[in-house]
Amino acid sequence: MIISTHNYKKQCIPEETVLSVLTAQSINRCLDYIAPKSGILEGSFVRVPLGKKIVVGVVWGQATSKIDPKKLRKIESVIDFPPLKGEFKSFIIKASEYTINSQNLLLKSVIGSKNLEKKRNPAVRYKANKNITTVFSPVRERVLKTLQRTSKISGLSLKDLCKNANASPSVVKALLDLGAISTLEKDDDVTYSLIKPIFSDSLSGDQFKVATKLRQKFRKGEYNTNLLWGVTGSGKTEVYFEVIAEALKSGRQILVLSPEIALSTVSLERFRNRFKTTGAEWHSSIKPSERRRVFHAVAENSLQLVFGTRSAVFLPFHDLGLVIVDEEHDSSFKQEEGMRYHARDMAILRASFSKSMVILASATPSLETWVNVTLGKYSRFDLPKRYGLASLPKISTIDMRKQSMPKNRWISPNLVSEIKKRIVKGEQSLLFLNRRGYAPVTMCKSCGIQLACLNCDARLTDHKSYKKLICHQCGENYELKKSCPSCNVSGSFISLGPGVERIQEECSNIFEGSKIALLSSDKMDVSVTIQKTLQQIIEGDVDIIIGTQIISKGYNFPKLTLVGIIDSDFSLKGGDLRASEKTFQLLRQVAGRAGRIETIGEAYLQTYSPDDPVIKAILSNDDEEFWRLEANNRLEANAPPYGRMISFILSGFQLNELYRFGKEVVLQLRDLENLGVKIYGPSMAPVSKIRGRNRLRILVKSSKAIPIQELIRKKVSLISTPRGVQMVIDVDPQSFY
DNA sequence: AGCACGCCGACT
DNA sequence: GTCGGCGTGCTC
Repeated sequence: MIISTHNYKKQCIPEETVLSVLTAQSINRCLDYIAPKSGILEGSFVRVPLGKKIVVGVVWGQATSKIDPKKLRKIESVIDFPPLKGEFKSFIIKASEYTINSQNLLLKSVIGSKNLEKKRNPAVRYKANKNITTVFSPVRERVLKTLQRTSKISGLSLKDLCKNANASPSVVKALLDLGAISTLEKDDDVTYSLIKPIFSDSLSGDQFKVATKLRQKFRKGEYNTNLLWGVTGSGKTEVYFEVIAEALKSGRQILVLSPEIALSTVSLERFRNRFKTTGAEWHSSIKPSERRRVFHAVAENSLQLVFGTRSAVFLPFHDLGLVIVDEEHDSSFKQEEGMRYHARDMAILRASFSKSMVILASATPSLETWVNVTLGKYSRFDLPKRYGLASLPKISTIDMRKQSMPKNRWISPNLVSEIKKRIVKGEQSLLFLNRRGYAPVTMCKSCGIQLACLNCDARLTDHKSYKKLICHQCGENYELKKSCPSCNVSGSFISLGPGVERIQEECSNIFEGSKIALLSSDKMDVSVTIQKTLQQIIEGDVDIIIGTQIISKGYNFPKLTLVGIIDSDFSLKGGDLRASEKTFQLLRQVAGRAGRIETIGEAYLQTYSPDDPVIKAILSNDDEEFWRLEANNRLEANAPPYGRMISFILSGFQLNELYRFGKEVVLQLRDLENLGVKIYGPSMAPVSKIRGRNRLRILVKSSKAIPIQELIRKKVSLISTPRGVQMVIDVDPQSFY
């Protein structure tokens, strides 16, 4: 499909005019250039001279500055790519205003490094020429025979030809020079196969009702955001698949955002089963050539659906009709490095400009979304019953104060006896602990020091599986020495506290002969290993599953009937404003794993504070009550989502210089206090050092009634950051690193 | 972000 | 005298 150019004349900017170009460089503004003689469309991707380099940019509009036209340079060339639509330009402008990232930086994340590169990637193919009469050497004959045997149209690549004919490339080269064979260039850009709108005929009553309403709403072709709320196993996916089918029918494009690659593959598999074909994927491990193909295909409207992680919100869809944000509450939608943005919020913003429907799917929505529903900004659709199952797992607490625990044991006797029952019955148990490695702290019992990273403000986690001490902040790994680096005493190290590896060790001691699987989100683990372990679990080849956060990501284990939360108090303490929300979501998600199919599962929460409201809300199954309570707390504290928070992270090597600069920034911001804005800091960031760089934080709290982003942007433009100092502004910070 | 310009200290 | 350290500021 090719973009219609019927209004080319109307939009076409006449030659020799001066226009404004947004480059993907770190210059926080547009630059003016002279249009080429052939004319140009607004939104066109162009190459322009900048200094002594040629850089990529987008025609943003008419010239803005009043520079002497004689000094202006000409647009070097127009890139063969559909011009960026006006709605996308509006999206970038609004996203820039909201996130306080420059438009240039946003454009940079749109075009990536090589996405705009020439569309076709011509591959050289070889074929035999006709009427060859000469007799060649045996090797040369083999090459010719091989080519004559294969398809006359497509030819063979050099690699395949050499392999099949058992010849070296030099033989092929010689035949080519003799004119016995010839080459042809073949387009490697295979078009995506058409996805047919297949509707399901096996929906439950609730599923059908919700799906029908959403489909009707979609047909209006308007922007709206909808929360699809369904407990684990209620069949949310099947419902939004119906809306996807509706969107396919309409011919508009679809974007499905998933929090993780692993989940994306699971969804992809389900999608394939349902629609008999698949859309494209977009995430960090997609290869550059495929990336380029997807990028071109979405803009040309020759690709109907993309499954992607957060960066996919920046794809230049030609006609985006539907955006699904699966597991909407998941914190990995928030980019916490470099350019900060929340993919869910960007998706909603994007949709509002392209008249698309947004579906936020979750069993445990974020408080932001819950509040937006109560404010009437989003509509809510509930899937109340578990599909094909009568009841939720039974959840109870284990009061750790009343358990007699031997030293270096973390699984309580009560939990142990429950696990034993499952092993006897051939069922699976899952133990959850959100701490990777063997032990979070390694201490020398002789001098008392705790081993810490040399670059960071973090203790080293002992990873027995790698025989290394790893810093979870920067990833640096260290050998575990025999003797203490501080006091030189040998063999004096003791491990404090549990990590999943230690729980695994404890399990193999207690449950002798049972099969134990460890699922850890360790960055050093290859996803292939995880896939293999998942397969073993599904096949029932595992008795006890031990896992970190990774297991709360929507896997379905049919034989699982027991979930034990090793430490349910982990984030109730500490200064994180979202601690109780996160704990609630996590426990709900994890507890939701148990007994997902036919057996009613049980979940046990090991806790030292069984009377905590969060724990009580989970036990009483009263989600609404929990959210009401939490929303009220936030309202009273004027905290997000009612108030606005913006954090500044300043980082640099020299601490005193950093402090001086931090104070300067605060001084600039100071008069915002007249508007009721509160400014905290500069103070050491919770993680005060990463990769040798010290980190300071300034926190700004404001009412949503004032345009705080605009005010801050103006202030920041007056500040110049010193050499070696980096300042990152994070609107709506999620974690407090 | 790059990259040039330019203003001070150490050298042929 | 000149080579080069890196601080400052511009790029249409």
